[in-house]
Amino acid sequence: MRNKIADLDVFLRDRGIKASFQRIKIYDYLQCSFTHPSVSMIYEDLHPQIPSLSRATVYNTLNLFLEKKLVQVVNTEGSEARFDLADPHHGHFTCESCGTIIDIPLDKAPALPEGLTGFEVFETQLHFRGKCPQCSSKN
Amino acid sequence: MRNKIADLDVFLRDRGIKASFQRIKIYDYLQCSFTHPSVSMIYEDLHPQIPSLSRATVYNTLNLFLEKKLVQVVNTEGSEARFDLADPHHGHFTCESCGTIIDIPLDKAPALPEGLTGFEVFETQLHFRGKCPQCSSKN
DNA sequence: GTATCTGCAAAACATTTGCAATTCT
DNA sequence: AGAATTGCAAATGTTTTGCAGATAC
Repeated sequence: MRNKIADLDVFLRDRGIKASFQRIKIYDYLQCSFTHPSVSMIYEDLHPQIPSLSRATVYNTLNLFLEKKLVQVVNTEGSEARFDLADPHHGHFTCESCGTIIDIPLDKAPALPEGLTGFEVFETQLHFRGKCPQCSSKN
Repeated sequence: MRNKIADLDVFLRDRGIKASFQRIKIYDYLQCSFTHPSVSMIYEDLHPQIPSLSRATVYNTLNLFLEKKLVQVVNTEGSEARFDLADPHHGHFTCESCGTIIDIPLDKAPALPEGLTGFEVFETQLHFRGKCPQCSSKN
């Protein structure tokens, strides 16, 4: 990686998104975090670095990314939406005890069953809920 | 079916839920509707029949059903949660154009990939997003 | 110079909670 | 009577919007 900022700039522009400083930082945050963050988590973490940042900008940016299919809403338990980069080759597991959201690698993206015709699929999501290994062994 | 109300009464009690009139009506509504309704849809439709019904009761009842794993949150697009009876043998398809949520029958419930150990899975959800056959053919 | 994006504050919604009244056993 | 459930109204929390100022092209 030569210059992360410049690369993200190109990446976003290629997808029809004007690459402002805030947008680059938010995309970069999603790429580097493994927590499937909520708007609040993103705002709280980025605000110290970018004191002028507002929550509205985080909301607007994520909505733009959603529209352009760069990100997905992963989980909505607990009333706050949680986000992740769009990628059909992994699913998610939400632990009901500790609330962690874990990436589940998939060999291949799940597909619609044979015989269903006429559907155009833009996005695929596989989600499990239960107890993660740590919480499961604690009982 | 002999007596739907009486049957639902037994069904709910078997699952540790005291079967009030409101709860039976809400469960029955979910069973009979194919729209994957939101709280508002349930409330608007049931309110004429049960004038005293309050939104809070619909929320409370759905939360109780969620806790007892009788229902699932299917979709959260547009900020309102949409509900369906829990059943791992079907997935969902949300049409981005018309907003309809369509049941997708599955031969078998999706499973965690081999090699992941220690997870307890209580709930599985497979979700597609795109254009349904009708909307797809209109462009 | 025009269009777009940001940040603030206010508005709009969705959901939860506290409490009194009601219902069920 | 005692326990649980309902309905209302108020509170909470999240997300969206309108608009003025700042930025980018």
